Amino acid sequence: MTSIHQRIFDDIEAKIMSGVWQPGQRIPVEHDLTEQYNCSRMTVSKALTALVDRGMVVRRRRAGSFVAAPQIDRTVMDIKDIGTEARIAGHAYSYSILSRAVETLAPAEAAHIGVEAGSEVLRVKCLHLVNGQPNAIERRIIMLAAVPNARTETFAKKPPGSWLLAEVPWSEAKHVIRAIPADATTARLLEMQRGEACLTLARQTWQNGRTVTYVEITHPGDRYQFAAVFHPSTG
Amino acid sequence: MTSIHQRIFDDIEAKIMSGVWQPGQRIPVEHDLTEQYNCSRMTVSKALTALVDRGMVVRRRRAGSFVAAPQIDRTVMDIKDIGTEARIAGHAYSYSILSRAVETLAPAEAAHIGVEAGSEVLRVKCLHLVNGQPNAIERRIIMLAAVPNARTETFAKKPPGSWLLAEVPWSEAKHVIRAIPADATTARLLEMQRGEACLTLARQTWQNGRTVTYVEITHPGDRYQFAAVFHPSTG
DNA sequence: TAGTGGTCTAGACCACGGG
DNA sequence: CCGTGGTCTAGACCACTAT
Repeated sequence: MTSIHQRIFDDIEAKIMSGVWQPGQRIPVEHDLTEQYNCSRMTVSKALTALVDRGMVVRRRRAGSFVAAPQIDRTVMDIKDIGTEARIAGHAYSYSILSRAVETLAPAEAAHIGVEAGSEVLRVKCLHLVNGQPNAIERRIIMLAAVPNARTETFAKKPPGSWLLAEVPWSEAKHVIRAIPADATTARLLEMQRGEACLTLARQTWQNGRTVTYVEITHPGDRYQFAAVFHPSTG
Repeated sequence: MTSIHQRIFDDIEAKIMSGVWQPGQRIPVEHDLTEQYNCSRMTVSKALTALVDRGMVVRRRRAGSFVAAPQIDRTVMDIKDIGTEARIAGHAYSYSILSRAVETLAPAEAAHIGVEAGSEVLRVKCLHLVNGQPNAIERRIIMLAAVPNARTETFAKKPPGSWLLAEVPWSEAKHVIRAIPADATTARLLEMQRGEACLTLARQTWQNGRTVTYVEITHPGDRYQFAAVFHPSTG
């Protein structure tokens, strides 16, 4: 049994995420939603408030409520990679695909990212370079059930990250940041010494509760940092 | 004019952040809060729900509501230290002050954090332990012009991070995360080998454009990670 | 000025789970 | 069992602002 406010939330989220409701489009006023769901205004309000908290909806008195989510996100993260951003501006960025294969997911890895073992995935490994210098190794898994178009995508022109952003809307992402020593392969690819510190970002992205992609991006620790600006939470 | 649910939220948040209410401690039941604030249960519920969303409170049917936030400095951030959160639950957390001194800031350091050279600061160095194992080194600068009360604070009972949270409201914070090799001092204090990977969080906090504090927290790379959940940004 | 969201009430019934 | 939170109602008044 799911609650009414949850159903309203889910319905509206789905409409926004699927693109049926475009950014800037007006959402039915609270009174209409109370009739549509046969519930009180407080219940509608609770769902809309949650959508505002997620940044998917904007509400304005006298004007109404509107879809706030941008369609293509400039950066999938609130944490921005300012190091690379700065370097890419006016400098040479390039990348190359190291490997690309359709696989079925082994149990251990499936458990790690919380999907069914044996799921069909596309596994991609890339090297990113800035000014000719290795900047990051990208190891990515794309769930083919969630992104069938990936099966025939070569990523010859567009990196998997950018391609996915345009292909699949996402509703949630989790990031884990770690400092780890470079293993032999990583050290060779990133032109560093084995055991040196690497900064690794692991990101898992969901769409409506279904995993879309899991990626680990490993940077040389001495050439990289993450930065983020926060403001106090409002309540 | 601030709303009732906002006042309740603020009051409870302050009690938790200041350490007056310790993690695991029970919060007054909703009925008591309705009497205390002379409002309806829905209003109390709204405030508590917001606190749950922020991860500061846990609610359990029949049992009550409890303070969920761990005491360590990870507060103030949307980035949560899940590694430490897990360990702190039911385990021993402690810290010790390694040094504490009032200084005038050298030009290089002043420039780095964007304040006037020669500013009077309190410099504090702490070691944080979880289960008796070193978990983090905290190197902190507190601007005495912004926080005069810090001059006489010993931090004997409360770590500087928690103390500052209760003392000074903040309006903006910037975080930078890096992976760096452990130097000799860091390696000794954190019981790791020199050169091993450390995860370092640098945080600068402002109040109305004026720097309040700058802190670098260094963790052992193999015992620590940051995690964060994001939703699509609003553009 | 009128329509919209922001907030609040004083109840109610239910689900859960600790004692 | 029964206290607790989870949810919901059918109103109400107010604040804001587009028109």
